[in-house]
Amino acid sequence: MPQSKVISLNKLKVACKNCGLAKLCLPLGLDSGDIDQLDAIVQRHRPMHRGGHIFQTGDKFRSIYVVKTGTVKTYTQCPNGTEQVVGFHLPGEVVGLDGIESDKHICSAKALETTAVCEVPFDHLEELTSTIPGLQHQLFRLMSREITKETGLMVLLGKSTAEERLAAFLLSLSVRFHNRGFSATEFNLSMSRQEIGSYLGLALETVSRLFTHFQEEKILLVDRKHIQILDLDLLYDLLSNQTTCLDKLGAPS
Amino acid sequence: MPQSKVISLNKLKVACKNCGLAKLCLPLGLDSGDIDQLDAIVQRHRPMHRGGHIFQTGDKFRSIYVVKTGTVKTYTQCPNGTEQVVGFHLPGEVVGLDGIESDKHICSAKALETTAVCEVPFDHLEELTSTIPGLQHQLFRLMSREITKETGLMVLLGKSTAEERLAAFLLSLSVRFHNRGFSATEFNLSMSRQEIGSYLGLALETVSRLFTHFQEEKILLVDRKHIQILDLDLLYDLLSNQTTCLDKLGAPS
DNA sequence: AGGTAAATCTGATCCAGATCAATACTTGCT
DNA sequence: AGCAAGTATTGATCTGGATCAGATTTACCT
Repeated sequence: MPQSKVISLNKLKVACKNCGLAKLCLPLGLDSGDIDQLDAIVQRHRPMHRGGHIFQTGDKFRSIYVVKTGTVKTYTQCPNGTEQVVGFHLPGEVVGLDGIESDKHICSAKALETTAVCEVPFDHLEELTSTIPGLQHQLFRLMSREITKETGLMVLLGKSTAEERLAAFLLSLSVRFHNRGFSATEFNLSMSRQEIGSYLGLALETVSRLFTHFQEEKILLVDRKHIQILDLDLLYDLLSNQTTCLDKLGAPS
Repeated sequence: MPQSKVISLNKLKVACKNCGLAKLCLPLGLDSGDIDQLDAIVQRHRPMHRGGHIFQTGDKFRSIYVVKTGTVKTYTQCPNGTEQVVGFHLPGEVVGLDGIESDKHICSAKALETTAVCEVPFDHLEELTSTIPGLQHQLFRLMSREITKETGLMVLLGKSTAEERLAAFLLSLSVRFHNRGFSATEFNLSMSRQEIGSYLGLALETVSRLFTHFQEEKILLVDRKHIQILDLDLLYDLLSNQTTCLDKLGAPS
């Protein structure tokens, strides 16, 4: 029974070398033969629905996951019940790298909309990286980017005002969408105000007010989850006395 | 002239296999022969004085550095002149991993006291990791820990009160000192109130007041930079309704 | 379609911690 | 030793954003 599913799924598979995200993902810089080897260990699953879990806190660490379509949020649960969002992950971005050290996942990863991921079993990946120097380097780069990204966010959370945080968040999304071939100025948010607030260390009411405020300032046009950036420069200006943390907020070059 | 220095320095060298930090550092899990190979690429420098830079923002990324003795702070400079501390690094901890992705350092690293570091040229390290699977894995683990650590700090900065932040900071230091064979309850801070505040997203006055407050509560005994934790349990209690982020704050197991 | 729960917006109030300010205390420099 | 500059403490005030509360809209379910 699972066998038949696998076969039908194979038709849905997009090989790494035909994947539009390859230049953002593990295959970056690899030659065709190496990509085939990587391709062979990647497990592609059927898309999961909104709310589905990729992994949960405490799960044994076996694989890392690359978002193929959709959006993933990573979060931790506080003892008092509230959740703390630690990241939003767009297509081409990797989740699960935090699990390597302790051999179990230290946060949960959940689909914010219909989402497909490529699962890369980590033990296989480690074997491959030993023989494919370019793959090893790319994995180091991805992990380094993760560190850089989080450092940028730390700086943002440590010092900045609510306005600066939301501006940085929107610009980060803008750049990341742009790098994926989407509009830099018009997109849909797949997360709630609550989740944005949690991620940015703000109350959801503050996020809501800021959207209204940005709209009054003619910086944005907000319709529910749909965002249109009317003036990118104004948004960048809001971050002008900020560390140049923008490029640290998740924009692959 | 530099040649003679190098020779005299050789006497000061501690080979990785004789280094007390080996179990926290890259050699963890390697056999004797592999450690020798690693040892051969490590560059050991004379200790640097307080204030000396290991690298600065924008420097080309060539090496990662392991703190051998002393303390290192990493920080970024904001356009308006203020600096933002992004980390404090004790012996056995690695700095510079953020530079891999963009091939240049995105923060600066400075000695907070007389400090010695082991420099590990990254291109050599990458070559070695290809042939020593255990070393590769350990490097992945170290990078993963870095990610975990920063995630924990993000959560702390996003949600917690000033009191919780300082408690988490002190406990993180306590655990890390303990893991290095020092007292878990009595140590010297090598950083200023200002720097602690910057790291925790607090004003230096707030940090100062909290030290006073903790002292009044009989949790701490503070004398300038010298800290004695009188009641570890009380300190842990302050974090009780916190994400279990403590183990994410830099405590190698 | 209609009903219920969830998400969002908006206003009013409050407070933790920033900022401003003044005074010690250290430490380094000549 | 003595001055200057950095560092820490403590107090007084102010404010950005949290929290509380309510109204409104939207999404989901059968």
